[in-house]
Amino acid sequence: MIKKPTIRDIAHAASVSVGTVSRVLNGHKSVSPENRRRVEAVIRKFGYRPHPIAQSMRTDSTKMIGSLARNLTFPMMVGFINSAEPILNKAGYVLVFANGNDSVEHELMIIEMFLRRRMDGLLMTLCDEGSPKLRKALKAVNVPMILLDRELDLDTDTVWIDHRGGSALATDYLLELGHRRIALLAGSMVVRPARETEAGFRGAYAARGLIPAEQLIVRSDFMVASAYRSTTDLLAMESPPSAIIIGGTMMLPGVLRAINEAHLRIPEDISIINGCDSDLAEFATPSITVIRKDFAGMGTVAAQLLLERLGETQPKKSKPHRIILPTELIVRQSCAAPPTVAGNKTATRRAAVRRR
Amino acid sequence: MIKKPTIRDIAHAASVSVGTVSRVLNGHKSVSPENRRRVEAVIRKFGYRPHPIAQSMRTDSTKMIGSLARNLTFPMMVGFINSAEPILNKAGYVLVFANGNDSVEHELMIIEMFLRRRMDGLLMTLCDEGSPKLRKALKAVNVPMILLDRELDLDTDTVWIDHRGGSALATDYLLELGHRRIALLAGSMVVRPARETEAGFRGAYAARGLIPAEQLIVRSDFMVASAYRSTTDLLAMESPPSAIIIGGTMMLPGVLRAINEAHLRIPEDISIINGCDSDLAEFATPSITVIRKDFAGMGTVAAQLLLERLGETQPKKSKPHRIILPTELIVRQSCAAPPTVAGNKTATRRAAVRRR
DNA sequence: GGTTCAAAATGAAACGTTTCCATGATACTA
DNA sequence: TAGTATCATGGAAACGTTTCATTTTGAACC
Repeated sequence: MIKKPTIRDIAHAASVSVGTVSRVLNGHKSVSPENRRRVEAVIRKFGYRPHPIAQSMRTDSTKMIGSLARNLTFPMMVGFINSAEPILNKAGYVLVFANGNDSVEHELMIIEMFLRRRMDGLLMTLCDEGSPKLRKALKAVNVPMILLDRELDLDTDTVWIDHRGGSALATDYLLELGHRRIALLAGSMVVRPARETEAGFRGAYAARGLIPAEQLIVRSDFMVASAYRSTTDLLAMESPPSAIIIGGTMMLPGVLRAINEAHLRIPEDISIINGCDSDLAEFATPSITVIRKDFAGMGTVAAQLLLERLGETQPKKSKPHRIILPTELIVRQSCAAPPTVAGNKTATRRAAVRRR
Repeated sequence: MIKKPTIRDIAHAASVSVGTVSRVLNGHKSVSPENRRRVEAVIRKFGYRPHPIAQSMRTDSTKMIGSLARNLTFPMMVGFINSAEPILNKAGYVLVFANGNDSVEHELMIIEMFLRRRMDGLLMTLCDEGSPKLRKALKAVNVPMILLDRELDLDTDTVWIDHRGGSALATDYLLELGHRRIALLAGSMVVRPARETEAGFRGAYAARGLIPAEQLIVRSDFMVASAYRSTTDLLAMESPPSAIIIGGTMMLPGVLRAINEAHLRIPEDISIINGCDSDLAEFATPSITVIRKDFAGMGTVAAQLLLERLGETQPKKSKPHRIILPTELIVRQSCAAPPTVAGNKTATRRAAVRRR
C-alpha cells in the first residue's frame, strides 16, 4: 500500500503553499483563479483526500454522530436508523452506533465514550428518564443532541410519538365495540411512551364517563417474556379482560402465546390491539389491529433537526424544537364485540365455527 | 464547559515530562514506581482522559470498526450487530455503521469512506459478489476485514452460514413427506447464500435419484415484493408446486399474502418452509417450519475473529479463517403430505374442515 | 514614478498525543 | 577502578491539517 499523499505533496506539486491548498479545499475566498485551477488539477491527479483525523485534530469536529439506543432488537430502532443514517451520510456525517442494553450504567459509559470521542452530535434514547445520573450526564453534553421519545426537563430538541393519541384511539375503538374490561400492557413507567399510553387509555375512558379497572393495567417492562406472564395472569383472573391493548412494540408474540395456551380465540373470546405494526401483526390469523407508529419518520425528522443544529453558526441556542409525530389506528381482524355475558362461552364458540 | 486537561497539564502537575505520563498511560515498562504512582494520582484527580483524536493522529489507529450491510431491514443484521457490538465495545472499539442500500455504487462510496476515516477493521456484507469494482475495492483494503456470508476469492477471514445444509434438510423433509413439485424462491444468485441454497436443494433431490423441476426454481431478489409476485406466478401455473421453500430471510409475508389470495390452506393445499426464523413464522397460524440460522452467532464469531486479527502484532498474515455456522430445521405446522393427485381439491378441502 | 491599498500568498504555530534519541544514574562485571 | 549494560527520564520531532500574522504582489491613483 503506497503512502497516501498529504496536503504538503499537493502544495509542492502545484508550487503553492500548504495554506493555499487548504483554502482551496475549504472554499475560502482569497485565492486566485489561476492557482485554484492548478491546485484542483493536482488534487484530482493525485487522488488526494484530506485526512479526516488531522482535520478533526485541528478543528475539533469529527463529523460523527453518536446514536444510543436501549436495544437494537426493538423494531423501532431499525426503522429509525434505516431512515436517519442515509440522511446523515449525505451530509458527510457518519453514524456511530451503540446499544445501551437497558442498563443505566452501560448508558452512562456510552455517553462518556461519545463525548470523549468528540461526537459532533447525539441521537439518544434512554432506558430510564428518572435516573439522576443519566440526567446529569445528558446535561453535561455540550454538542447538539436530539432526544427520541423521551421526556427530560432539558432544553434539547425532542421528537415524540403521539402515544397518547394512538392509545386513546385504540381504547375508544374497543369501548365503542362494547368492551368494558380492557387490559392495558403499559410497559415501564420510567419512560414517556408508557406513561402517555396509559394517559390515552384513561382519557378515552373518561371521555365516555367511564372508569377503567385498575387491576387490568399492568406496568412491567417491554419484554416479550413479561408480556407472556402478564397475559397469562390476566386471563386467569376471576373476571378476565375481554380485550387487551399492548403498549410495547415487541410484546405481541408473548401475548399470542398466552392466548393460544388458554385456548381462547381472537377475536371471538378476546380482542387485541398491538402497539405497533409488524409483519406478524399483518399476517397473523386473524390479522392484528395495530396502532401504527412512524419510527422511520422519527429517524428522518431527528436527522434533519440535528443537521439544522449542526449547521447553526451561532451557538446561541434558538428555542428547542419539539416535534410530535401522529399515530394511526389500523383496523384489522383482531377485535370484535365482547362475548355476551349470558351463555358466554358456548354462544361465541358457535359463532366462531360458523365464521369459517 | 471547562477546557479538558491535556497530557501536558498532567505532566506539569506531577512534575514529570509528558513522555513519562505517556509511558504510564500506555503501560510501558521503564518508569519508576514512585513516578507511576504520582502520575496516576494526578490523572485520577484531574479526571484526565487521553484525547482519542490526538492518539489516532499519532498512532494511525482509530479504534473504530466499520460495518457495511446491504440493508439493516434484514432481521439478520439486527441479530448480528446486536451480538457483535458489545464484544467490540468491551475491547475498546466502536462500531460505525453504514447501510449499503443494495447498491454497488453506494457500497463503493462507503468502503472508500471507511478507509479514508481509517477504520481499524471492517465487517462486510456486499450486495453483489460479482462486481469487479467491489472486488477491486475490497482487495485494496489494508486493514483486517471479516467477510460475512459472502464468497470472494480474497484471502480474508470469512464467516459463512451453512445455507446448503439447511436447504438440503428442508428439501429432504418435503421429499420425505411425498412432495415432488417443490418450488424454491432462491433469491439473487449474485450472493453466496442464494447459490448455496439452490445447491442444497438440488443435492437433496439428487440424493434420492430425483430431479427438481427447473421451472419451479425462481431466482430474483430477496425482497418481499418479489416474493409475492413469484408466489402468485407459481400458484397460477398449470401444475403448481405442492410446497415452497423460501430462500430469503424477509420474504415470508409476501408468500403468505399470495397464498391467502389464492385461497389455499397451509399445509393442506400447500406446504411452506421459511429460510429463517422470526416472530411471524413462530406465531402465524399455522406456525411455519423454518430453517433456523444463527445470525447472532455470526456476530459473535465475526467480532472475535476481528479482534484476534487486530491483536496480531505480526502483520504477516496467518492463513485466513473460514468458519461455517450450522443451520437447523425447526419443524412446525406448515408442512404436510401433498394433496393426493386424484380428486385433489375436494379431498383435501374436506380434510381441512375436519381438522378444525 | 512613487505611494497607497486590497487581494493573494507564504510560513509558522498549534491541536494532543507517541516515540525516538540522548543523557544521566545506577548496578553489574572483569 | 574502569568499563559496560540496564534502567529511568527529559526533550523534541512528528502525525496532517487549519488559521493567523505577516509579507508579497499588482493595480490604481495623483
